Amino acid sequence: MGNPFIANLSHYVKLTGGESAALDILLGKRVPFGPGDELVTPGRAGRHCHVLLQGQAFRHRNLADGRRQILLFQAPGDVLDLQGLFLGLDHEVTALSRGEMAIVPHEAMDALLDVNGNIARGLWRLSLVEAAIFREWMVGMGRRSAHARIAHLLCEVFVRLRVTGIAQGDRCPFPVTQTHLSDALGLSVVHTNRVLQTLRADGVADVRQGQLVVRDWQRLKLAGEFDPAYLHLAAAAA
Amino acid sequence: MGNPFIANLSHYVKLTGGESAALDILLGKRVPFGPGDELVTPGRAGRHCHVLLQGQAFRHRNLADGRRQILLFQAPGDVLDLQGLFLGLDHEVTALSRGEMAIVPHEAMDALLDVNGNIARGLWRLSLVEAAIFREWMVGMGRRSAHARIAHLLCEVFVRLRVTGIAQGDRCPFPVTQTHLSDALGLSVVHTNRVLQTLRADGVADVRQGQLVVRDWQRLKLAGEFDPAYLHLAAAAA
DNA sequence: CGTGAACTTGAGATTTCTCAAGCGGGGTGG
DNA sequence: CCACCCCGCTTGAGAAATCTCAAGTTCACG
Repeated sequence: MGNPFIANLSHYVKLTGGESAALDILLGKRVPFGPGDELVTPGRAGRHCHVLLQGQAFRHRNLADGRRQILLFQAPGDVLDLQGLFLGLDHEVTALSRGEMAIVPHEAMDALLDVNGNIARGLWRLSLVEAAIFREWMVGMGRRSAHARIAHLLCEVFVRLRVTGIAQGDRCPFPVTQTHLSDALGLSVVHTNRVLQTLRADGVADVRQGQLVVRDWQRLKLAGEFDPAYLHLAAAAA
Repeated sequence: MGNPFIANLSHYVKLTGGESAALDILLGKRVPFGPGDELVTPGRAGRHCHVLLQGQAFRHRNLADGRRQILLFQAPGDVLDLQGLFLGLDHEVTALSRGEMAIVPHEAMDALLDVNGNIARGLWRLSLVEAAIFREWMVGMGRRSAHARIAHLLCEVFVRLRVTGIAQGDRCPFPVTQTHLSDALGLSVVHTNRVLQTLRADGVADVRQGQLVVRDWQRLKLAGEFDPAYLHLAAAAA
């Protein structure tokens, strides 16, 4: 198991040995972090991209009065702030677990993108997949019940973590509190708790002690109207 | 007033005269359309990008049982399916009004992007801004009341249409039904109707007969917690 | 005029929220 | 080593936002 970022990118574009090597060098500078650490903030972002290599994190926006919307859960291999390369960040990233990330200066990134259109396209695709996930969440928050929304999120998390090789059998680490889940889904903690209990009682899925256990994948998919197409995991084949 | 696509792209990257000319040629093939026309569908998308030049449209996903989620309202100058260049579409685009769009073969697009990194970056930025809008809608649907959500949407539409030069004074064409609005915001038509009435009665804003009238911009912004930063309209300056 | 789509209104039903309180486990200071 | 405390989980119950159903109205258009 090599560099998870390279593995991730490889889902969306074919990389040569030389390109992988270049990316490995690009991700040379690495720093460890712990749960709750703010990995990226609009202010402190500076001129760097951050690539998650180990552990989990989440992107979120905080509103003035304490409300929070979680926008995405991040898995190893994800770039946390690709947007920052071109636009300036409008949200932040916080760690869920211990882990490690690489810090890449924008100049180095830029230089590589300039000479290598293949990698540039891969990263562009990465940002398009991210947008596809946002759209799917919009559908959920706009048009799905709390029950379906939660089931859908659990499906997504499980599939994405399985792809990174983090899942083991029917379970994967998912170190979130019920508060995280409610802020991701636009629900209150109380209601999230109650829905999770029904999923648990029905033997469908169980989120507990930082771990997601999928007890009945078929029923979970059904409950969440989950169709993994939007994750575009087969795009590299195209 | 030249090509609205070039004007749009210019917000995000500086274009030379030669580049503008190349883009103008790229958008050579144009077709008219009428309200309700399906401009882009996953099936019929083929190997083309579609660029809106005149009129308005909306991106949406339809669920099995008739539920619909509108993902974005499109203004002249927008690329309707940039994603299709790299990933395959997972939603469709329908026209709101009469108008005109350009149809660009993927090969021509690809060829231009290969030789011109500046335009490639501009388009990449365009897709990042789109993602930023998605995130903002997520925040709205997850954490804002129906009242704030509607106000926020009206702010966004007004600002974006004003940038394209379509707005006139305090009003702009916005040919949507209340059903469109509810499907964009994740509300029922009845509730949308009632909230619109309060905005109207309070002299804040008025959506009627295909037109949005902003009667009190300050209060509308306030009601929607609207901060246009996420539209990144000043990015070209960077 | 006739018609259909869009808008509006009323009223009861649901979902989801808020407030409030109790429980439980892990971490820490004494 | 134990008691305490905090955070996260759970439960109960009333409140609020929003939905659904159903019917009436308006308006543009043929």
